[in-house]
Amino acid sequence: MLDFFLPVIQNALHSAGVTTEKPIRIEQPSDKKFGDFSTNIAMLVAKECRRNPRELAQEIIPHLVFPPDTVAKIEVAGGGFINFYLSPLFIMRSVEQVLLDGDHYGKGGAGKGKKAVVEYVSANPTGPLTIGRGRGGVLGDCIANLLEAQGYEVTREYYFNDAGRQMQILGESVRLRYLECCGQNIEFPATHYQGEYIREIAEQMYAEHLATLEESSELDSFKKSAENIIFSSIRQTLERLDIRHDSFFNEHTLYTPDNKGVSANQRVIDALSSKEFIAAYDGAVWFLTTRLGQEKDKVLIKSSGEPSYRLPDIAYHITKFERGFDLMVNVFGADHIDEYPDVIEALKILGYDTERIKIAINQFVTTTVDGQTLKMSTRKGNADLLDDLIDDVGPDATRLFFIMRGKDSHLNFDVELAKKQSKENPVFYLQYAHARICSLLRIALEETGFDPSSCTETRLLTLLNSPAEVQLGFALLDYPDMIKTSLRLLEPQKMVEYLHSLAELFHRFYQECPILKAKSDICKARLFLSVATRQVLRNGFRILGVSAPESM
RNA sequence: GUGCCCGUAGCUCAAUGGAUAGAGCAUCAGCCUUCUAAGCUGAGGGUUACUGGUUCGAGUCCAGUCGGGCGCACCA
Repeated sequence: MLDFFLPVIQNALHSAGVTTEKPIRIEQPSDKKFGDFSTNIAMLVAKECRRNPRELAQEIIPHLVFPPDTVAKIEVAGGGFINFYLSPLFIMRSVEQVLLDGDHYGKGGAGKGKKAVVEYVSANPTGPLTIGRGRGGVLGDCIANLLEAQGYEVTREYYFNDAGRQMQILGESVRLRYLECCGQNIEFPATHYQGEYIREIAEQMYAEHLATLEESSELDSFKKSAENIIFSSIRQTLERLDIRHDSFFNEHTLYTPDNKGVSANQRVIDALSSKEFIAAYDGAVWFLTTRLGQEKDKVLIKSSGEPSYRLPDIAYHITKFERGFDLMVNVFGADHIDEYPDVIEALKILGYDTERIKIAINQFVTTTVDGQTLKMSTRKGNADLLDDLIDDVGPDATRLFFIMRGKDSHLNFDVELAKKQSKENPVFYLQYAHARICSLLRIALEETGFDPSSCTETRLLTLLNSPAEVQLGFALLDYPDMIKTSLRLLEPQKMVEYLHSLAELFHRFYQECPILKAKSDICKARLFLSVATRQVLRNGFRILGVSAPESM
């Protein structure tokens, strides 16, 4: 719809003799009485033209030439807004496009021919997924869906490390629990993984091997078993939320030498070194970020000889460039906020186009149980496990609740609310609208034989002109722009809000306009409007990863 | 101490620099002989934490103050 207005306004400014560098902005006024669309361009340019903005707006209006029967009224309001009112006929005629495009309605071509990678979850296999990871997982998955809707070829990637110190500790933790199973009395260190799942893995190993591993001091079998079991549990949890990655990138591959005997990590050191951003002192190898105005240099290779996480991180991002991605989205939690600036700086120094990298950081999650707020990070035991939350409220509520707040807001997950099978629960409000339409169409088929797939009289939509009908139709036309906005902001929350308002408009239409009891043509027209609404709800639900129940 | 995020109705949250700051929940008042009342209509509720600044115009941008969260390792 925005594409519809922009050229007309550009032409009008040109033929009215107004020249400006300022971008033309078209917005939807919050209040319908200010029109369906509005532009503030007259106010923006008034100053540089030394003109009264209202007068200028009046002069521009005669130059605004729209196709016939599209814009019903144009007027100047407020301090110089130009407000546009679409004709109901135009709106309802446009709704036909929803029916024609079906599952593809709303998709755009902005990413056509482009490759994108979305990196999300990326938890190391040291334990089951927590609720906090869940938020990032759903956010990343929705962003990937949005990219696909814009035509990008999307790779969903999970970056992990199964070699570092944390995995070492994991292996030891399992071994100690295993020794307990063998009957030894162990003092379990506080630095090790305390979770009950460690004990379960140890018990499983004991069941397989009995005490045969008791004398051996090697950790590998403990590490490997733990990794396998934990990784498969992570993937199972993600699958419950319909999150599936295409690619699991093991950090360790960045350590292994290529056929010239040089690892990806080493290539980063060499490249940065040739730019004079590397120095060795205090037994370590440093990235000279003080040269960029930072307070301290950052360690790339520890005095132990092992790389710190920063080095493979840089090398990893280089692989994304080498793999030809046009767009790289990283999703992670607020605790990793300091992780990316150094990586970006290093990539810039090495000449990579860092504009292609987008970062989506989500704030933390707290849960409210029985009206009491619990902070996840301080919580021990099971309550912060993502699996338990899914058990409790189901996958649809889990997904929707994670994205119904802006990613920059701390999320307060009200478990009681998410469980409620009632109107207080926003999940049900949305899904109910869909189920209600399905039910309506079932009855329509039975009673009148109306079948949207075979009925071709979509032109009848133009018979509809009551406010409830036109507003619903207008909202349906908004959907493609909503996808673009959500993607630009990396904020699926916008989609949730949009779908909520769409559901609300449908309920109002349903309430005010009798459908099956209307005379034949009107009845068909209203059924088509309902079908179009169901289509947009479905398409939107698919992007959010929420199911579209046919009955409730 | 310092970097990032946040502070908006009783609660949870919206508001690409725009017009009278909006939803949901909760509260109150209405609407089912009629296609799902898991719905709809209406009412009340605000010094947008505070103080300055920028401009035609600030919840939004800038500076400072206060409050909350997350980081600030040769952990990832």
